Amino acid sequence: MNLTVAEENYIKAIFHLQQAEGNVSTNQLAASLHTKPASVTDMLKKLTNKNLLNYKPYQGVRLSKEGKKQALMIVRRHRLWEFFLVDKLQFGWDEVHEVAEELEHVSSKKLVEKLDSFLGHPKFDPHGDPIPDVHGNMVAIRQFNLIDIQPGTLVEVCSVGSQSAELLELLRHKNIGISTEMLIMKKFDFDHSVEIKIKNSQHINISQQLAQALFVKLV
Amino acid sequence: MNLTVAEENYIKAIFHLQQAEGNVSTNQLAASLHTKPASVTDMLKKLTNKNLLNYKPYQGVRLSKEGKKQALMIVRRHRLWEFFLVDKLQFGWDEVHEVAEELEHVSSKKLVEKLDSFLGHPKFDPHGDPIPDVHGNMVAIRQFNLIDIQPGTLVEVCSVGSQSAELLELLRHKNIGISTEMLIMKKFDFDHSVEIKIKNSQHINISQQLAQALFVKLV
DNA sequence: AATTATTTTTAGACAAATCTAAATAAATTA
DNA sequence: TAATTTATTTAGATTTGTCTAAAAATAATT
Ligand SMILES: [Mn+2]
Ligand SMILES: [Mn+2]
Ligand SMILES: [Mn+2]
Ligand SMILES: [Mn+2]
Repeated sequence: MNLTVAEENYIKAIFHLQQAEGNVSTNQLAASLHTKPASVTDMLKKLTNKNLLNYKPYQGVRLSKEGKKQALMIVRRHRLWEFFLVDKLQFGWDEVHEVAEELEHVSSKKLVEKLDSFLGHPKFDPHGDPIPDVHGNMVAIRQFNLIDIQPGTLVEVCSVGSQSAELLELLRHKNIGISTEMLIMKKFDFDHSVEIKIKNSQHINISQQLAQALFVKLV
Repeated sequence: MNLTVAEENYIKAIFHLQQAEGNVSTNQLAASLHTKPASVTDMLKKLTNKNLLNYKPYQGVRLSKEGKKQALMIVRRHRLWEFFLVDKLQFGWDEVHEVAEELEHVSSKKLVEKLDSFLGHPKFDPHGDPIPDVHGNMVAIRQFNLIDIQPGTLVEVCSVGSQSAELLELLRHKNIGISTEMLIMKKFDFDHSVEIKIKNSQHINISQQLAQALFVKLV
């Protein structure tokens, strides 16, 4: 089961997109891979023939058992290399992604396992994301309550503390959703409100109640 | 000037084949790259258009100035990764070539320079071959074929003539490696074999074929 | 329910890198 | 020199991964 670089990039993208919600749509994939929907359809057929995913035309797609196994190994390589770049080569945590995007496709089993040993079997990559082990197992994601984050930290929303319509209304109004990236600017002692800066947007203020309802991971 | 993996492999192969002198032939290249002469001709035209080499139909090929520069950077990456694999990941020197063959194509400038620093700017790879520096310069050592050394001379192995698993297996069996010191004892005219004495070890006999695959420097 | 808009798939084309088979040039031998 | 062998190039196909434009299916509106 040898995969090309393109196939691996598709598998990994599907893996990440299907994490939260059900089937992954063609358009979602096209956007995520910076390609066109027609190209995605072609590749989905090819990966289906390789039994890496379950695909029904117009119904979107999910990884098969084998596909998920492959995805976990790609993610493992990606995150191990990110750890290496930051921990050994003194890269900044914000400069490693593109390089790891290439290194992840060097798939020598021996290389990956020896690298893992050399690094001391790290459990998290520089962004706080868990690194799957040889068997594809990873520890639950490192998630923090936004209220506990220190100013200057860049975070990404990964879940909310309730599903209440009131909370979701407020989040929509403030343009905050799952995977929104934000920089924590300042915390005010008076009312425990938090000033944040959403990526490509303005500074806004978040109440104590709202901050307590948001769970984030380090980016 | 962004090169594909295939283009880089061609450039590197031409670089190594033209070392001796003279133009590199289409057939030589096809053999070296395990491809067909027709494919080589196609690629030579393409690389000529990119001004990486000077090619006249039927006359063979040489790298241009720019081509040589590119080649030296590919060789630099290859050898730095080989050093990394042996020195940091505990690979055997006979297991690194294939992996380095892939890693050499990850061409982030920043990655290569930081890796070089991390490794302590090594001057030689695990096979005794010199590693070009950032500017493409590499130390020149006066290197002789063991078959040409006169009896009574003390030498040190500094590189091997091929990376084949068969050669490396034989060397391991005879306990010969890079930087092994040996005294040349006697040369036999009958089969051109050579008797040597490895430092702190016994006298052993080396076949003509093996002697021709070993490069040494005077100690 | 009918119309409109969106999403997805199909059809056809293209560039990269390879191959086989045939044609041509160069080198060798007679 | 002429014939033969070897090396190289051309011609035409194939695979992979991509694209645009058009058709078909699904979803959203009126
Ligand atoms: Mn990638
Ligand atoms: Mn990461
Ligand atoms: Mn290579
Ligand atoms: Mn080497």
